[in-house]
Amino acid sequence: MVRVRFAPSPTGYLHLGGARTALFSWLWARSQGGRFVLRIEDTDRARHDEASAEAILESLRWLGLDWDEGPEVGGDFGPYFQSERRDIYRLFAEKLVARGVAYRCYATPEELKAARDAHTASGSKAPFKYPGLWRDRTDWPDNQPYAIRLKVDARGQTGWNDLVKGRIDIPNQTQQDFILLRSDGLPLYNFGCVVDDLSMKIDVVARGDDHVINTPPQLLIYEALGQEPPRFAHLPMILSPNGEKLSKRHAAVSVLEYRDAGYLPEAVLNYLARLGWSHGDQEIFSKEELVRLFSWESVGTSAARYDAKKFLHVQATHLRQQSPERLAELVRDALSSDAAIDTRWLEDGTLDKAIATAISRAATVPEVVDTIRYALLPKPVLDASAGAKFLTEAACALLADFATLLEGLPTWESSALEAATQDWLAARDLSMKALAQPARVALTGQSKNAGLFEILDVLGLARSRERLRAAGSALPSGDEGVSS
RNA sequence: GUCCCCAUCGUCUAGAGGCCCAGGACACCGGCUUUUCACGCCGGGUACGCGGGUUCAAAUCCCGCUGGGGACGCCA
Repeated sequence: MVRVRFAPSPTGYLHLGGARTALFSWLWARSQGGRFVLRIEDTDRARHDEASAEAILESLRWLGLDWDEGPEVGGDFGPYFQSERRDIYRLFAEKLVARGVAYRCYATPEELKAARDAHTASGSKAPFKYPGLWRDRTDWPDNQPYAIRLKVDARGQTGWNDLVKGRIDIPNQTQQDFILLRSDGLPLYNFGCVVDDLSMKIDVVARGDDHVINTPPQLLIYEALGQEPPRFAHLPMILSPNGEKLSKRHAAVSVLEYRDAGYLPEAVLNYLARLGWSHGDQEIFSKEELVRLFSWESVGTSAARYDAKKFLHVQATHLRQQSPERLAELVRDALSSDAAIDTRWLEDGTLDKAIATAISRAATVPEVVDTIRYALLPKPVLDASAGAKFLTEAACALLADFATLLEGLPTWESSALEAATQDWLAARDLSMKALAQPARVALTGQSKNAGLFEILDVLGLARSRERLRAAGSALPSGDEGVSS
């Protein structure tokens, strides 16, 4: 059974790049009927905190990337926090020392810094490498802290067949006797990673491109341990719109920000999947399709740039594909903290009708709320400039007459209502335009919204009449808080 | 500086030697629809970085160059 892991370090929120790595890993596990393992890499205590770990779990939960083993759910290969696995790392490291492929290094960070500085001062162009101070020594001092380093043979090269990039070989000359275990007993990234992947029986490791350089040292560790390495999949980076490393300056990078902005998790998944992965000309995918169609072969090799407009388009498309029930649920949730609305309109069908009219002009849930809110308030919030432009004295008089027409109609059925209105307009030699805009503003407070007859249908006769007549008397208003 | 990765429209990409004087999507520009704004529909422009090979044939294979990105920690 395939075992794939996602191993974030809790240094902050889960960003887009991490989310995509998690997604691809999850997709592979699910498509293979395998296990998706979540491990928290929190060995660098200085930079880590609980809140970050929780934010990452929350992000994954929201995205629907459920894990079979890891924090909260446990599993047979725990613990799933590196900070709780110190004994395991120590054990592996000492085993390597005993076997003679790794050694204790008593050099202090200060000594090493001095050596590094000297190297820099010498003007040498070669990168600094640990000079092998303790490589062959066994005169270990008592009670001194020591790090454990791997003995690396500088000859030859180390390589692997990457699942997305193909064959990669890196000369061992570029390696050095790197540290496995720090003097404080905590493992360095490469070592902790290998020990955990090994003891958690992971067989596919997917991670960002920036880890390509970590792979040779890890391979060397597997070799020293006498173990088979897993397969690696290095995903190209997600860059900012101008090609730099994606950061907060360029976009919302935390997935939770998209949740809060009213994006749908499936839309985030879809957009992320299409950044670097493709399936012919198809752009829109459900989560199930992604699982069915995903493969490493169709993951691209070059970096992709983040494009907010395309993301929004994908989001809008997914929003429009939601069932009326789900949509209503999402809108209700968004409305739950809105004290101004009259909850009676939530239950009598008004909400559902209103949502149906809003869906073509909204890309996110908050945008749906913006366009239908008029129908849930006792009276509309008037947009000042729309009011000034359309609610002229003449227009208000017309609206009052229109209200009278509506009151006299035998039916509230939209097509009949429209026919009657057309006749009424024709008799006065007026265009639809002359009525629609003032009416829209009177009814919704906004100059941009659904079609007039849709709005009338949403509001019903009583509320429509009231608003049309109020336009003449109470306006221009502003006491509700004028939005522009 | 050293090592590694990458290279098709503005952006995401399709393309695994002839189907490609390069297809789709977003964006952009026109138009239609029209009661505003959208949605929708129709149409348009724009790309294989450069130079060498290999081949009857190259966006596709090879080499070089250029350009971009990444990594060079007792960080992850």
